[in-house]
Amino acid sequence: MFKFERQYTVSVTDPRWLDTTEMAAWRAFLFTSHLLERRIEEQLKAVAGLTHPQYEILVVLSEAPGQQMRMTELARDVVVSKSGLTYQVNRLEKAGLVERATCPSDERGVLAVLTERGRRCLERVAPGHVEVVRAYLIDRLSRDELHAMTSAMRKTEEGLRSSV
Amino acid sequence: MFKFERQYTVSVTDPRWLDTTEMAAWRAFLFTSHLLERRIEEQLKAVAGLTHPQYEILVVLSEAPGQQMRMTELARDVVVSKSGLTYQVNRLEKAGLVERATCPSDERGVLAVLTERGRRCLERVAPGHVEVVRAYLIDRLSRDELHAMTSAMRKTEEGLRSSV
DNA sequence: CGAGTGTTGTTCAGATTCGAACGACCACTC
DNA sequence: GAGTGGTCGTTCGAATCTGAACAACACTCG
Repeated sequence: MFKFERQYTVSVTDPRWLDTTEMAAWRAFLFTSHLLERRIEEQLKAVAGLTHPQYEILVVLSEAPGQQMRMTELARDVVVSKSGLTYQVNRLEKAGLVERATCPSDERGVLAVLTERGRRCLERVAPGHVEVVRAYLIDRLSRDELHAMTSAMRKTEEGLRSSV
Repeated sequence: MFKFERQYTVSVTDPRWLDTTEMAAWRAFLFTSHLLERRIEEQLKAVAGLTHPQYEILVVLSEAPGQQMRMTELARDVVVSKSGLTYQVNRLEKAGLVERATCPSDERGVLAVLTERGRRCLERVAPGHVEVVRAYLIDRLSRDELHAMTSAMRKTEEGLRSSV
């Protein structure tokens, strides 16, 4: 709760507003991330009937050793609540793209496993998705911008990780 | 529909995968934007009972001439569907932070107007919100990174705007 | 003018999300 | 080896979001 106290005192004594540059950066980030999210969602829905979270689950699983991962870890990687992941894995299970397996080392644990069908689905869908990411973000950026953005995002990610 | 045709041909003939740098940039962007979104949502809910979209509506209205704006334009600026905006404006109206007014120039139109109470609510909440944006994003970035990010986001925004 | 076309905002049904509460299990201590 | 605090995944209720359908109005062009 430290951060809230700090915010409070700051807000009372000295609200450090964003200057023009900072505001522009924040607004651009916010606006673009939401807009891009919508576009991605739209494209995935159109070509595969998948939501973006569902697609991300498939991607993360496909990169995991054995194409499987514990629910909690998966939820962290996809940035979704535990209950949200349960819901989506249920969906994906019904679609036959993912299966559940009991975790050998932990009786409480559940492993989400990418099925063969899931792997093929991902293979089919990924190129089109990547193309969208390219068309609107990656291909528009210089190498310097790419590095700067990565560095910036990493720093933020670090702060958000450590404080949660 | 040009873009889908293009994606299709590309996906069949030559899926241009992301290299390590590009993938890192995209992953970092995706992960961080979702994580930051969650943090912001959490903070706004805690101190004001507002969702992030609701807060954004107040901000955009407060910056508009006469603290009022047409529904469609507002929906574009906040990046939310028309029906989503209707829902949120209803909520904000119940809370007394926003009012609806008939549009003088267009009988179909509806103006969302920030109330005095809405203005005070925003004044009260904004510093804490800005502090979160600072703490996790703005203050962690160098001036160069800030500019690079803004430039990158603007380019993407431009593409997304023009194609919709 | 008047038909045709497009826009505006709302309603509706359905899907998705979250947090809180829960039962089950793990790890550690005495 | 029972107790205790913590973790795991699910369930549940409530809130939110979207796209499609709709009615009302605006605009264009013959």
